[in-house]
Amino acid sequence: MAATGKKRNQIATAFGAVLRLARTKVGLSQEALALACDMDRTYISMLERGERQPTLGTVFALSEQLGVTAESLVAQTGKALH
Amino acid sequence: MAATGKKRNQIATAFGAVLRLARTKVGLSQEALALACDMDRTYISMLERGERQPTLGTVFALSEQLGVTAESLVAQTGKALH
DNA sequence: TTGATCTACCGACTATAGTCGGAGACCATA
DNA sequence: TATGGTCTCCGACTATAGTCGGTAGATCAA
Repeated sequence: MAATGKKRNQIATAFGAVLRLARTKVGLSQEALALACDMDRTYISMLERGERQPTLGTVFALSEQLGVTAESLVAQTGKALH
Repeated sequence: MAATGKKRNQIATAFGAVLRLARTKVGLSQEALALACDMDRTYISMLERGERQPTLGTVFALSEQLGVTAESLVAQTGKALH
């Protein structure tokens, strides 16, 4: 297995928290963000609850609509890890 | 569809170039990097050729073995985009 | 109450990330 | 000639990202 189970969940939940913070900060609902990113509303919910791990393209798409850079989302996620 | 085809390929090929540069800079073969990251050798090849898009966990795993931060890989990828 | 908004959760999907074994090409050094 | 190292490409898989339609709980306001 590539990214082993445990660490993977850590990353997913860390990113979920970062995403939720960034989204609420900019005042978008999950559904509004999903619409803006051309994603499904349930998927945003899954991401924020750490049940899915985004691909790189998803991170870029989200960051664009949230008015932040992709690397800032990743940096915040990385900080939350250790 | 979430990340639509065209932009997706751009991101994948941009990341591939960044990955290859970072890997050769640190003097690892694709196979050695794959082994260190617990991934498949063919998958590293696919990533570098832009045929696959990594998940966030994969970016973190790769960056760790390459001795760089995940956000630096993402930042370089983002720069190569526009 | 009723209605609107937001979110969590649910199957059951479809698309793609990621694995695995092998084949072939190129380039060194011997 | 080879033998080793590196990489590309190939099916054919398995695991998971991401979609879709619906239900339900909570909150707030009319």
